[in-house]
Formats: sequence, C-alpha cells, structure tokens
Amino acid sequence: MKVRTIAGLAREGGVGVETIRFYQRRGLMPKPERWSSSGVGEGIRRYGDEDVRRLKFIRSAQTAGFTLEQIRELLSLDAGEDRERARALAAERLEALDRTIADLEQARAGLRRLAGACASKAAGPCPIIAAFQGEAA
Amino acid sequence: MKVRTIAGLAREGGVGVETIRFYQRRGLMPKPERWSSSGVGEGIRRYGDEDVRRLKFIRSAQTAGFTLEQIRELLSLDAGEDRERARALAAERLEALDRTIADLEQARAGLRRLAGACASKAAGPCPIIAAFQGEAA
DNA sequence: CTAGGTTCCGTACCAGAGTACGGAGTCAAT
DNA sequence: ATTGACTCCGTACTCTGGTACGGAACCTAG
Repeated sequence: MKVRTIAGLAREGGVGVETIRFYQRRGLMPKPERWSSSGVGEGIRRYGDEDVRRLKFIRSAQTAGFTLEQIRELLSLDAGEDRERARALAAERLEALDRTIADLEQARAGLRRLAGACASKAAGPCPIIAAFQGEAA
Repeated sequence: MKVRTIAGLAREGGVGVETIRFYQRRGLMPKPERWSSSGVGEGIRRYGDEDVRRLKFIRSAQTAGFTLEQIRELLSLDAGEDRERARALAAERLEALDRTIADLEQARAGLRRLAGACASKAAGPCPIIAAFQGEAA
C-alpha cells in the first residue's frame, strides 16, 4: 500500500492539486489525518491506493455525465445497502446518456455535411448554416 | 416572409426571450432595426425567417459541442469565402466529437455494469466504485 | 385614452467546475 | 540551520451559458 502526498495523488489521478482540494471541500474526497513522521508538528496528509481508485471513479463518473453532487451521493452509497437508489441513479443517467449519444451522432452527421460542403473546390460562399439545416434538432 | 416579435422568435427557436437577447449581446444574433407601425416612437424589432434559421443553427452547433464564441465565428464565416477556416473548425470539432462519443460509449458500458451489479438481488454492499473500475479512463 | 401585456436596456445574479493567491506551516537535503 | 519545495487553508476570482430584475418605452384591445 503505497502512500502519496497530495501532489502524487494528483499526478496519478490526472488532475491538479487544487482540484483535489476542491473535491475535499465538496465532500467527494476525504481529508486523511495529518501525520507527522518526525513527530514534531501537525504533519501533512498522506493518501493511499483507495484514494486513487476513488479519484479515478470521480473522473469516470464525470465522463458519464453525473454532476459532482450526484457523484458525492454515489460515493456515499458505495458499499451501502441502498441498491434501489443506486440503480435508480444509474438507470436515469443511462437514459440521458443514450439520448446524448444519439444527439451527438446527429451532430456528427451535420458536421460531416458541413465539412463536405466547404471542402468542395467550387469557389464561392460556403453555406455553413444551410449545411446544418438537414433536420438537426 | 413571416415577421415575428422577439417572443415569437423565441417560441419558434425553442429558447427564452432572454436567451435571444443574450445572443444579441454576444454578436450571435443581429439586432434588427426597430420599426414602428404607427410611425410614432422608435418601435420594436421585428424578426424574419432568416433569424429563425440562424437561431436553429446556433442550437445545433451547440449540440455539436461548439462554444458560443466558435459559433459566432462560424456565423461570420457563413456565406464568406474562407472555406479553409470553416473546414478547419469543422474538422477539429469532428475529431473531438468522435473522441467524446467514444468516451461516452465507454461510460455507458461502465454504467451498465453498475446497474447490473446493483440489480442482482444478492443482499449486501453494492460496489459502485468497483463497477466502474473496469478500464474506464 | 387608458390598462395590460410586451419590448428594450442595462445591470446584476446564478450554477457548475474549477483555478489562483497569499501567508503560514512542514519536510528533505545540504 | 537554512534554503527551497511542497502542503494547508481560507478566500477570491475565472469561465461558460444563461436567468432575473426594474424601469421606461411601446403597442393593442376595450
């Protein structure tokens, strides 16, 4: 069980130090005890593998479109008994995610049309607005 | 060529009146001349079909992930001669869009795992964090 | 011609997700 | 023992994309 300082955790998690501190304030990441090796002052906080997993989970969940607040709830649910709630959150997000992916695929089609229209060597105006007008909601 | 007041434009574009005013300030939507029917005061602004198309384009481009600033540029490019620039913007966005869609599909897989894990009737903790740990970047 | 609903405008505020700053404390190496 | 890097902490600021507010002007119906 490797221990790290906040900068190490940040590096492994692919985020900035300030971001971790921000997550701590929001209750997404714990503030481990300060621990002084030399037994003198209050020491600094040390982070373990569990924290790395937690941090990576936050980033993944964010990609899935959860807000930090929802992620906070998911984390509090983790290892808890409320499967009902966890399932509900997942199902809801899954639906929204499907819609988003569909929208993005539509957008991609429009963008391809646009790129195609503006690629043709024919000089003259490049009808950007029109290119997207092919039923993009 | 139907004319509308700002509220009509908002309705047809599926946005709020304040949003249109916001786009005007940002240079995304034009501020048509005020035009008074009774010839008395300064009158109010009237919007045509072109404005509706423009507004719908903005919403589509937004779905495609362009920022308002980029959309402003696209609009200024529309019907212009700079195909090079238009194509570059489209190509860049297309790449980012492909990455985003791929990420989202990954996220969907993780989410399905999560939903599945928390659905099984087996009582006990629901390993939310672990469910996502299946190689989600 | 007056009442009410809209429009116009500037300015202010909001939420989400950070990012930056400044000063004090701590740690490791020289 | 001191220097330089890193940590801790609170507070403040940033950016994006809107929303809301309040007063004056305008327009339409009764």
